[in-house]
Amino acid sequence: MGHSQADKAGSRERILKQAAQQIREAGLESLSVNKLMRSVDLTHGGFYGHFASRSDLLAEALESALADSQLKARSFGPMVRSYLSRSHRDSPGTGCAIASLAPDAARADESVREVMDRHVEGFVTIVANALALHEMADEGADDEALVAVSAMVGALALSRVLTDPKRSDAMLRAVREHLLALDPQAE
Amino acid sequence: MGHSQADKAGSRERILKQAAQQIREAGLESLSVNKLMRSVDLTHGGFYGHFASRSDLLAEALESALADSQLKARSFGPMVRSYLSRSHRDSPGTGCAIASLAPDAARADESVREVMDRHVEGFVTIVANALALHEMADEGADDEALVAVSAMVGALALSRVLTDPKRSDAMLRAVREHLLALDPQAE
DNA sequence: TGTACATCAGTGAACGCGCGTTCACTGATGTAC
DNA sequence: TGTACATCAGTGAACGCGCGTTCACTGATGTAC
Repeated sequence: MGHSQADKAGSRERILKQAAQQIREAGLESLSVNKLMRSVDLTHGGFYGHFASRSDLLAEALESALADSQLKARSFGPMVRSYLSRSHRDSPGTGCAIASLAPDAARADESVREVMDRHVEGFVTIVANALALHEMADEGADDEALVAVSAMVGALALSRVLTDPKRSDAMLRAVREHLLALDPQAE
Repeated sequence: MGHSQADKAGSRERILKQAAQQIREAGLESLSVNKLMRSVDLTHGGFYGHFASRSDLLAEALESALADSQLKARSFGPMVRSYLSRSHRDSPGTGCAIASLAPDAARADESVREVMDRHVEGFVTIVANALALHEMADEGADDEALVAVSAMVGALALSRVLTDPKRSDAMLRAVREHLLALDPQAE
């Protein structure tokens, strides 16, 4: 097996990406160092060559999850449509970590919470910019962004709870339409 | 100590209420049977005289948490104001279990998810009724209720993540004002 | 009302298990000559 | 280019711990006479 220094960076990356997916699918608490290492074909002992502790890994994995689920800067309409889509709802492991992990982060330790805090603010800024591109004063754009982000995160999380596919779809559709109506320039 | 049959019902109730609070504060995964029993001044072995398993307790505790955080049927304005208040944000242990546990429930087993599903629908119905009291057709009321519930749940969860008190307050205020504007009859 | 006895709520030791973490080790990598 | 050696990525046994669950038990409750 690989023991080169180049391999090491690769291993770290694979561990981190797997962790980023697993926490979004199963929650922060459910992540097990043993299972995680097994899932990237390594033994558990090697973990501590890459991370100082499980707790450190969690903060880094959350950062990674939030970074790669960050929506590309886009205009408001496409952003809302893609966020509140069935495909996003059905793939939490690669989707927005705010929607899957906000409550987990709120009750986690300081370092994890700081990461989530920063990315929530980042998301609000992106949405505010998309809205400010046309029409609004900055102040109004921030308030509207807070509303849009709340509704998007809430709707996605709740759509994953609803068992009846029709109701789950209705949740996404109702919020999508409501938010699109906020932005007069939405196509 | 009490060994009467009357005491038993009381013990069960105390265990359940404690569990309902603990899961809202620390998440479903974090609940430990040992710690829970210790927190109600009983020994861990006695747990199985009241519940078949930890998993069974979780479903019952979630039901209990959702039931006692159920907002009284009220008109829309006061409901929104109390839901999106600082005091609600600052006491998750006695607050809405949807906001603290929706993602946890989405990845939990069938029985837990069913409980959450049912109460989300219940919440939507209550809000739809509050909105339908004045003005709207039922269809429109349901869609507006889906929007209001998403935004309330999302805003409460996110306000608990934001570290800066001003930003956390701004989150609550922006969504509160947006939702109150939806209902022309709000005082 | 008082005694004898069955019930059963709650106790606490014991179980097997998986956890996070440590550490002496192996053997491929990659450098020095 | 070929050999000798240091490095260090990854291995896997071992640690102490808390978990969910079981079970033989204790002793207060409450019933029968």
